[in-house]
Amino acid sequence: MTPSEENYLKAIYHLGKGTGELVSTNAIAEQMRTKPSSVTDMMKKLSDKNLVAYRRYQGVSLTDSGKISALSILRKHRLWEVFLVEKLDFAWNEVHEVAEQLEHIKSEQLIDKLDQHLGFPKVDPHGDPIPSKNGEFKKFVKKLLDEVAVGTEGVCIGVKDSSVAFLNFLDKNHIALGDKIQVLDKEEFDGSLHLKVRDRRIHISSQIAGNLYIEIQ
Amino acid sequence: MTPSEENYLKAIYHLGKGTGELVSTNAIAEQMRTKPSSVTDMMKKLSDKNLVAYRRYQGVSLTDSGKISALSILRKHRLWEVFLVEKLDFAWNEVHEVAEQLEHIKSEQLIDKLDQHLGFPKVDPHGDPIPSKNGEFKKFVKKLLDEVAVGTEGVCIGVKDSSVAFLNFLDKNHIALGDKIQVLDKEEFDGSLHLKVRDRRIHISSQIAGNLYIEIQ
DNA sequence: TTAATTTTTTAGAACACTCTAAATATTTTT
DNA sequence: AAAAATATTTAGAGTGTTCTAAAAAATTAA
Repeated sequence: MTPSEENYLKAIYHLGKGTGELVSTNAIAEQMRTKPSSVTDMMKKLSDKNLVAYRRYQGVSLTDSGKISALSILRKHRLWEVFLVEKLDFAWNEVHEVAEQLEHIKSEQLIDKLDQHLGFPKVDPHGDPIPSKNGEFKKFVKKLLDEVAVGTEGVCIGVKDSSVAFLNFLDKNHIALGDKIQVLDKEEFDGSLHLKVRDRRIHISSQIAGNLYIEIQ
Repeated sequence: MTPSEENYLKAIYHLGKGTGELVSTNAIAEQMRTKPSSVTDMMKKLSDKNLVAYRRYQGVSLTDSGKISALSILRKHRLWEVFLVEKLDFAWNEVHEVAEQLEHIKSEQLIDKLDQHLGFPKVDPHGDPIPSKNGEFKKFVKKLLDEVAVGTEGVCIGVKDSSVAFLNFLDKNHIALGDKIQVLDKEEFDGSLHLKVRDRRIHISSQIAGNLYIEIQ
């Protein structure tokens, strides 16, 4: 499979939200910053290889084997992201571009050994789940803090737009990946939140709340 | 620069032994398992980019900027090899193919951070030197044990053909990368060698001696 | 030094991927 | 339901890399 084919599968997986719903040619073209006609060409190719179900003018969805391939690429991408952040000290917002390249390296042994080296992580630095070798992963509920009701408990699993300034803020307030967080109260006039982070109580603005993901349950 | 262009530069560097001597079209084709006509095409392209000096029917050599590029690729290849062996527990003989892919990843930051993560190694697992960021590296004398005179001292820096059986042998005899080795005596009738490895004396066959590299001085 | 052999290049085609422009199908509006 | 707008596909072309077959240059042998 070529890197280009892999990128198309990934795009279809994301646009179909992993549920296998039909994805339009234009949507794929936009996501991949390419032209609709190029998408059509590639869909024919992927259809010949039985990786997508394609009917002209109707859109495409991943076949079972297409979904397995997409999840395998996602697994590689996210494992490399963990590596870059945990072992090479990249910041959360710097890893995507490099991981886009690394995910196309072809070696099953490499990924298995990388997985082991990283201690079989379950989520990447953005809090997204890492599929297992056989394409399974926990479908947990991932929400931004400003989307949940008062009283909700969860674990900090990632950020949305990770600027350096924001990461510094988290550092200064001792909020880290894996911390248990509960929403204690919400100020109506500005949407700011009172949280319990592990044992401490802190107060964060709505902008901050709109950038922090927690996993519920 | 495309992966293909990078591979050609690497091949020319190796065939020219790093000294800039002229390399023939056929030699490149053989090394790269491609056809001479493909090589000619690529030489024109690389020549246009000022990476090689090319005169029809005469062969090619790397220009200064071609040499810088080649050394940069070599640096990446060898750093990745160190990573695979030291961090992911690959065997010496398993790393080449994967490193061939990894060396084409484009990110200066990645290589800098990898270098740091590995502790700025000077040689790869095969004992070959790793060029610095600016393309400099130690030109030490690297010889097989069966090529040196009795009395020669050196440091174990690698193996030639690294089979699992051979690596096991080294393990069992406590011979490792970086060990100081001296050739004490040579048996004429079978070419076997008496060595001092660190403090111990051991006796190895000529087959073993023909597979172990030491760095002299 | 001419002839034979080898090496290298050119010409032309194939494959993968992408694009533009034009044609066709679908959806929305009236 | 016809017209207009939008979405999608087809046709044809361009780029990068590779190949085969034939031509040209260089080298070796007679």
